[in-house]
Amino acid sequence: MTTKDKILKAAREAFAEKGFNGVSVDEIAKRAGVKKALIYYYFPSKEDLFEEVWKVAIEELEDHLFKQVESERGYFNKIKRFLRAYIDFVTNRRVLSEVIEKERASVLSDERWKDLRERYEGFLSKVASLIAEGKKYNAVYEDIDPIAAANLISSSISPKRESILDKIISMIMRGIFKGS
Amino acid sequence: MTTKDKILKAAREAFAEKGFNGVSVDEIAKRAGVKKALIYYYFPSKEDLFEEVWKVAIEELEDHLFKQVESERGYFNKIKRFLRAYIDFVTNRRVLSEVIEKERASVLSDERWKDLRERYEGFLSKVASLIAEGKKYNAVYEDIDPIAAANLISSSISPKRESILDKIISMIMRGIFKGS
DNA sequence: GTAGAATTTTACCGACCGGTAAGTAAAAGG
DNA sequence: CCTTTTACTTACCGGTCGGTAAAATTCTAC
Repeated sequence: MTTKDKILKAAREAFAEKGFNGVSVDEIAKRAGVKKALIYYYFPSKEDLFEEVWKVAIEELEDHLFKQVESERGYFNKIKRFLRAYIDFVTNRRVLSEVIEKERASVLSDERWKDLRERYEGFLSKVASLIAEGKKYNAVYEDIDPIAAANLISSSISPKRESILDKIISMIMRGIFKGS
Repeated sequence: MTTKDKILKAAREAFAEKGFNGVSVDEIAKRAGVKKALIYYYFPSKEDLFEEVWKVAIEELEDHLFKQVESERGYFNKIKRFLRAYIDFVTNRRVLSEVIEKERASVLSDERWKDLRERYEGFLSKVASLIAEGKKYNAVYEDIDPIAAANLISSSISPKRESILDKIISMIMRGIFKGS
């Protein structure tokens, strides 16, 4: 693992645990086993470091969800695969999920994270497209707003015990998709 | 308004905007128009100040939701009133809602906020009881786990545009309650 | 092997952090 | 009044914050 990757890994873990403002650059350095100044050799600022962490998190989430959906045939199978992959992500990629969960509210409201908010909203609109697709197949209730549905999904699927996530998914399914 | 209340109000607003770690005691003091040391006259520490803010937030949310439910007759009316009141709270008591949204993840995971986590879980279990009640009246799907439903509701109803909240509510209703 | 580039460390900066001690001002009670 | 209590201010503390300059080390290529 390169030094840069060691720093990114330590930063992910620290931000996941304590949030952006709860962690100091020096703590990240210590977790990574490097000196603080070295972090500034690879990243111009703490904010830039966080931005990179966030971008990777959203990218990996997006890839994880949609790569699996592509290979599936039939809209219902796609949806089931999608939601199953979402649970899989928040349980098996816990660190990244916790970063997203802990900083989502700030990213969405603080003007300082404009870029990151746009990335997150880009992800949301891709989820919304998947829901909208279901209307063609008459699989989604007519009165569903795809963007609202995307919001519901992404705000309610967050790191928790897997047993409870399953139950949440089935409620969401019944709320959005016909014949669930 | 007493000095203590001015401090609490400023703290609420600051924590709502920037989160616990994003705000300094001095900033709260300036927002309240008092000197920093005066905050330590009323509150032993920044943590205690935040705890008071959180406790008030949860109390007011709980009161707002359940006071209205009591006066309603018929389970379905109760539920509708409950969810309507929830939307009302996050739109009209925005500051408190934002405090909850921004710090929920930390409160639930950081051992430092053990007391606050218990309060939040107490609130959740009251919501769960309301859902569980619906099973008696055959208004809730048999396979619903009340605690999971409470989690779904409280994590998806957060400060956003009201138009989208309405749509989220109707998806949640259909996911939990028969004949919605 | 040595020049030069890339990487890492040391040592430091001013600003700000949460918190406190000691004092002043205002209010309350007799 | 004068004393005691309550409310508030001033001035400060040691520590940590994000960030930087410059030196030291390691790597690369001739």
